[in-house]
Amino acid sequence: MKHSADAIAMQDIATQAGVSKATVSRVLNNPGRVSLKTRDKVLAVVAEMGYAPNKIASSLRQGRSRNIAVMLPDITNPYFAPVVRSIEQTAMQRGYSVILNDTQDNPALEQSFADLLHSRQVDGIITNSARIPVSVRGDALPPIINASELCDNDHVVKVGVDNFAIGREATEHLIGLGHTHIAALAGPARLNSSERRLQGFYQAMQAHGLAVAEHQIYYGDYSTESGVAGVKALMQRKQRPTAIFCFGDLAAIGALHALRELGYQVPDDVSVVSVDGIALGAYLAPPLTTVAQPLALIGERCAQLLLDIIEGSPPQARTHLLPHTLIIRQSTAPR
Amino acid sequence: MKHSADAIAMQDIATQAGVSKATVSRVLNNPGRVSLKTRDKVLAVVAEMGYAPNKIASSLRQGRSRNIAVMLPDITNPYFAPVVRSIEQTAMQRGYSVILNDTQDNPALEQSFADLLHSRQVDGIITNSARIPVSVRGDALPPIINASELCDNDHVVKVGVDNFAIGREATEHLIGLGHTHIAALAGPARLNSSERRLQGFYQAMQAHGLAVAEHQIYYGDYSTESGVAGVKALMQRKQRPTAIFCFGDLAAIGALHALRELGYQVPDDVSVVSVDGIALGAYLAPPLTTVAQPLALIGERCAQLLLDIIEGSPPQARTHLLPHTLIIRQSTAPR
DNA sequence: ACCAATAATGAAATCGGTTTCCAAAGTGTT
DNA sequence: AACACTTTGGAAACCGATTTCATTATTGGT
Repeated sequence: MKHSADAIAMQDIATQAGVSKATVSRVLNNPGRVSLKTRDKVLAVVAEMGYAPNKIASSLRQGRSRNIAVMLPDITNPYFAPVVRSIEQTAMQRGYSVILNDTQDNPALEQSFADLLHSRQVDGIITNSARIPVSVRGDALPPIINASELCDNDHVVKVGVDNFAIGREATEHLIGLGHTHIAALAGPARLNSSERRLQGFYQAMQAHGLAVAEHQIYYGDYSTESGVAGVKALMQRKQRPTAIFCFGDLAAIGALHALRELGYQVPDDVSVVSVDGIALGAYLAPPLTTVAQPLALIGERCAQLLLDIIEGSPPQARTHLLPHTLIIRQSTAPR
Repeated sequence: MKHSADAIAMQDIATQAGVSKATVSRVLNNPGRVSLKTRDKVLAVVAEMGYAPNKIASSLRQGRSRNIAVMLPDITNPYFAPVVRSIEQTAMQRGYSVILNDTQDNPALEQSFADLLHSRQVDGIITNSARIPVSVRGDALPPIINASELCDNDHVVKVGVDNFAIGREATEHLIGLGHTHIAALAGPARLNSSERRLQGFYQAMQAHGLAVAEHQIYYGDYSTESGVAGVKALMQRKQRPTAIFCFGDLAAIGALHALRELGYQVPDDVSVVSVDGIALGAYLAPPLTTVAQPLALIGERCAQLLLDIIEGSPPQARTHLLPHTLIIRQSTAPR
């Protein structure tokens, strides 16, 4: 007697329907090549027995897993949630699943995750870190999309925003409001995103004849805690700023909190502008003025590009910059 | 001439090392059963050629994918980020990868994701929804952990918190502060978590001789927006509450925002207590008093239990309730 | 009604590992 | 030196699909 605990396989369907495995496979993947009569017969048996093809076997034969990996430094940052959701939606629509990896910004973890690619567990990777963890063999780069935090490898396809313009526009918003003492609560100096925003900041300041001294810059790490620490540092330096440009919404949340604790009113005493456009920004006290990134669009674009590469139609363009928007709410006010 | 574009396979290693595939496989998975000499030889070749076994092939033969799926209704809710991170960490430590699925609370998506299990793409599922999407065949339930939002299937292993106690303790905190007009900004009535918290709320109120009228309850959906809407509704009913018990931090953020807009001071005019303990709570204005759930612990426990089940050691206990903590910050004050 | 062209199907090879089964080699005991 | 027992390693089966190749059935044209 047969042990019914075993999952049913394609052969069982074939036997039951009186056809061969090959035909069952064709019915499922290439219905056009099978006569209507046998097709109906097979489909009936499939439905009746509740059969679903073993995707692992299919992957092995076809040489691709139909999985992609998403690497990010910290899933706890609200910035990533909409991006990931959008990646996952797009991937699912195109028949792929998403494997998630929070690397905690740890190079070792990033490397171990790249092994997923090497071991054929995923067909491609979307990484939100500037450390591209795969060695380039010759000129054949494996399918990788570099998002958010862009690396300087010219061969890698990148999706992101124009951080220089963002830095400039945020700063100009403050300058337009009459501020002249503006501090920057930056991200890690080694990160491209922070560096570019800082350059935009400098450029805007200089364009308006405003000097920038080193003590106006605080280098944090985009975290809420660093926002708190940054404000505490910046506000006790001589020449207190009347406006602070935070390089991320999470840091801005910390900044708002610290300013409140120190007894400053936002925006009356100090204006705060930031970058990212996380949903919560609208509900802060005061609602946050921020340069919003098109998070869902970034995720979708990443997924589309990656799947295009995987499926053999690499994009013409290397770098894809998506539009940002300054959202003016109540954390900034005229000086 | 051989096309070097093909990935190297185990046979290549075997040939190069002068042994058989079987031996290479043993070296990699069962080193004890191979002599030191050949082991070293094989490992040297593996390292030299940069070989990594094809995990798909391995999965096929072994009948398990070493992937697990995490289903959640909305990855955008900060509640889930620490849970997911913790699941992923634990899974990785035990050699599994995590496939993520944001179902947007859509039953169809939840079902299609359950197909991952059926098609052997994952070995188990952690679902944060009360809709268990797999039909129970006989008494052999597939590996599923039900977290956060608990279903009423007695056979499913569940990980969560004691929502009744949470509801009671949050309410008692308010009562202890002298409040008597307390409103509840609940979640969807159909959700077990909301229902239990509401029961706890009623129980605490009754225990202190406080009547609860229907107009003191607002049924939202745990979202920020519903927090806003809830406050607007509750505050214009006769007998305005002096305290609001929000059933989730996200809703509380909306509530805080709406109260501010309506001109109420928190906690002077209205106290707000909520549930979840997301990291941001500490940085709100005012910092949020909340009953914190052990998010990382929940994630870890889910993963451990699921992997235990998958690997053949199902837990004795069906339901795993983890400890919550009332964190008193500044959104609640004596009446 | 016959032949060529086309459609429909099946048998078997294949993807790349793991595992079973067996043979060969080594070890130890008396 | 003979025998039992343990290590070590290889050949081949196997996991469950897809795909190639060959064969058989249909169809259409004249």
